[in-house]
Amino acid sequence: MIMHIDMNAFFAGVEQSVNPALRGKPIGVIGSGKRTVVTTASYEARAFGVRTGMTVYEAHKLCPQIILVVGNNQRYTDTCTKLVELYHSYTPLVEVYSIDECFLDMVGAKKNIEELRPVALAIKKAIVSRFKLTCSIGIAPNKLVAKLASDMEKPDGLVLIRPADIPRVMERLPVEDLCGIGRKMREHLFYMGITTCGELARTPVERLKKRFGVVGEYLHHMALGEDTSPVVTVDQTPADKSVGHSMTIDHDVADRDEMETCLLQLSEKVGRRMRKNHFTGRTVALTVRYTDFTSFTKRKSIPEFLYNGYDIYLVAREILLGTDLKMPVRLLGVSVANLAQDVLQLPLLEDEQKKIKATDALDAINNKYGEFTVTRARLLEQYEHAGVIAPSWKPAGVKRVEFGM
DNA sequence: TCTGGGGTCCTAGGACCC
DNA sequence: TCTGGGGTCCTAGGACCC
Repeated sequence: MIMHIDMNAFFAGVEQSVNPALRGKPIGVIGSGKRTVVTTASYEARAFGVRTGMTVYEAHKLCPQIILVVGNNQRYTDTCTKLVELYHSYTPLVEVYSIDECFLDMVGAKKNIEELRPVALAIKKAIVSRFKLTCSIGIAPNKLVAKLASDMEKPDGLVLIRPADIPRVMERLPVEDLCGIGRKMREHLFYMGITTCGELARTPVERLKKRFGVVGEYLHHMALGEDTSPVVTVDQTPADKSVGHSMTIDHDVADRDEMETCLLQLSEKVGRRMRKNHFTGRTVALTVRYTDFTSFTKRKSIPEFLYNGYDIYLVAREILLGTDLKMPVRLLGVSVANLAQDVLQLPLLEDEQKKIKATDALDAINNKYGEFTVTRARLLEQYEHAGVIAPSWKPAGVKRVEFGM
């Protein structure tokens, strides 16, 4: 009794709903940087072949009249939060799978899965009237099949798959339509002569296990449309495992000094977000993407718990200093893992306590007057860049904060 | 006018400890 | 003479998701 709700062209839909002049027009939501891509194309733009991931140049070539709108993540997270509230009036069991997708466990709501159809129609109607947005809803006995069902009719779809329908639906379904099978897995399966779920289901499990290990077993069940994974509500969601930011720079960078400034800025953003969620972390990872798009990540763990942007930066810089770069870089990323929550409540050295107080004071100012209102002199020149980085997509209040250790 | 940003999970090898 | 077994932690890299 699972419902999967997938918002149609979510970011574009929100922009069209906020700005009536964009309704019915081909629009593309993009980032604010120079090297940006289309994040979401409205259905009007998709009719011209515009797709997610295309460059602005490509989108323009396919659709000269396309209106490009710089995305506003706050709007999308706010809308997501309100949508989740709406879903909660139907069931307490809501999983926020991504900013535009939710799973609803409707068990107990109705006796027969057929009875969920009018419920889904009511939800769709409520979303249209409150948000001027459409969605596709899939109803099925489990999450895997519900997600497949929501994908079958777009936009504004409603597909119900009964238990008895599953074998028929799976038989001819391409394997890559399953959530969890990407390009590489599809290629592997192709060379084994497997392209549909029907073929995958008939492949001996032993052969799959030999080839893919633990995943093999999983593949077999997926191919049969079997899935026992539960809907995970917000308070059951495990705490985050890493916090990071990355940035594609407007130009290719060979200058180490410029790279370091960029790392400092990314590190400050990471520290800010960690402190907001009461995280500290012990492992810093540096990601570098070269101009030829090859990339690598290097990590370094330290004994101390990091929460301060500058301290994170020092570790990231140390990694960079120990790295031979083969060519100029286009992207840099900093992330912190090995997270713990509320370690800072432990008794600390006096210097550490002073640092926490200073950091708290800076946070208070930046909370009140905006990010980077007070910052390091080195970052003043970079201020423009600060707005380029998208905030976390997670809707407000979704993240669970654990107190105590 | 070349190609975003934020994550999770898994594997595999090496260091180190008992 | 010829080198065990179990465990944790760390790092690198890849596949996948939105």
